Amino acid sequence: MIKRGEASAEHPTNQKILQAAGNPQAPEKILEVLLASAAQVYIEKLEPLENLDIKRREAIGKMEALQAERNNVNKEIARRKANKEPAEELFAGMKEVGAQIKDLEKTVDELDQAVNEILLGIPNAPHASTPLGCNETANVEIRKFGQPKQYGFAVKDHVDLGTTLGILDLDRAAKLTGARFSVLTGAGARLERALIQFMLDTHTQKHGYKEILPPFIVNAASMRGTGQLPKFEQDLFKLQGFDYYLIPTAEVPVTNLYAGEILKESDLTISYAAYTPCFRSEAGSYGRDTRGLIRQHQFDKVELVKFCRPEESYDELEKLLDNAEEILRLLQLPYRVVALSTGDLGFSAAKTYDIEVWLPSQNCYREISSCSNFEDFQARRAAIRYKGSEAKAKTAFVHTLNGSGLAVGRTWVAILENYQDENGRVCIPEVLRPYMGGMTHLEP
RNA sequence: GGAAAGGUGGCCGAGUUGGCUUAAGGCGCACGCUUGGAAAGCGUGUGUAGGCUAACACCUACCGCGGGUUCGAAUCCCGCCCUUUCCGCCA
Repeated sequence: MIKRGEASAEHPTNQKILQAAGNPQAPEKILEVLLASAAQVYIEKLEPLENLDIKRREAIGKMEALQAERNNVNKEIARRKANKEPAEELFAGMKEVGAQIKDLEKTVDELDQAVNEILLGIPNAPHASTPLGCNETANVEIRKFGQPKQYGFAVKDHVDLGTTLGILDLDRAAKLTGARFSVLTGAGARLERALIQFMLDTHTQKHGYKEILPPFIVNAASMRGTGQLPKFEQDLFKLQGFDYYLIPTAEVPVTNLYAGEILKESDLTISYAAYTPCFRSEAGSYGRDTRGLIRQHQFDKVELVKFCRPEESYDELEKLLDNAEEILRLLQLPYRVVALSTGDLGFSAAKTYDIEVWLPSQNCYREISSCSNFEDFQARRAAIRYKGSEAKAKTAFVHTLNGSGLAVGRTWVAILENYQDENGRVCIPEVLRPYMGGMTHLEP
């Protein structure tokens, strides 16, 4: 555990960490930031946690001693009553004992809550293979697929292409609802549907996932289980008058499928592929990606979710990542894979790879999938465990993983932009044509 | 939305005049015996969480969830949730 005095790059232990990490970019600076935040976590969360836990154990010890006493007296009362002997003298002090137990129960309950509140606010610990860094600039590119095409003309973005083709209507979407919503029409709507079906078919038939269609609305307990609550309530749409939320990703209902359950070890690894719409308030992203379909309040996504044994989770992460990449390879869209650094990692993840697809109009790669291993972080919150069939088998937490396979809206964007020609026509990727009734091009 | 019935351990299923049930019995499962091998049979074991332990042991809590009555609640009272059936409404 990191103590206050150790939060500096000069500390010998930290020097070792630096060497091991092998990060060439101003290691002292990075370490300073990392250690400062680690020390802050320690002072604000872990130290109080320790004290609360000591108090909690004390209270539990006292409470259980009194409960044991009460049980013994009650047994004696029962025995005397059965033998028709008087027992009233034993009632005397027991009312007081009962009251004390009730008080201690309340104390324990309060301490439990205080401990939980702290625990729920502590992010997951990054895996050793996650690159060290303060932010996204420390992310590491793992590999690239395909070559961005050279276009001999001025490329259009998907908004221009879609509007001209008559398959995208953002103005009317704004009328219907507001900013960051869209209407797809004709071949545009069909392309969205084709992509969903193509992705689900590939993952279920080729990659062995089981298809699942969950609710698009979940309760607060489910949101806590996967880590969206309590910290990220402002990112969610909540239903007025209910303790219900619109899901921001299928990860929430699908991972919580087994909340509070103990799975058979022989059933692992369990792999699901789910299509759902996703709803995000995008609070705090005002002004970012305001044009087009890149950042919407509602978008379609096919999500991959796995439950597995702890020792297999990093192998499963690589497989899941490859399964997601396969969609882009089949669509022949150029992409790269990036390992997120500790500074860019989400709250719940121990390791995350982003897949970024090439967007000609922006002349850069943009995130189209995020594949993460949460280790037992979500499993602990949602109480998802497994157990072998042997008599003395121990129950343990599963590891959970998920990744987009893929974000459908952004895939739609990538196809329009990467497959456009000089005349504003869009060639439909070979693998999608069966889903598009044999159509080969989108044209005005 | 209205009415009725019900929610007990992996499953089935006892237990409702409160106290030898901190959960009978059965099925399933695991291990062992038996067998050439299997089945049957017999025996043993078989929940979760927490506390205390070096460990075994032991202790505490949990009979949908929460609260109440009581010396004591699976059992009585109140509220909520869920399931099933019927009615209404509805895609």
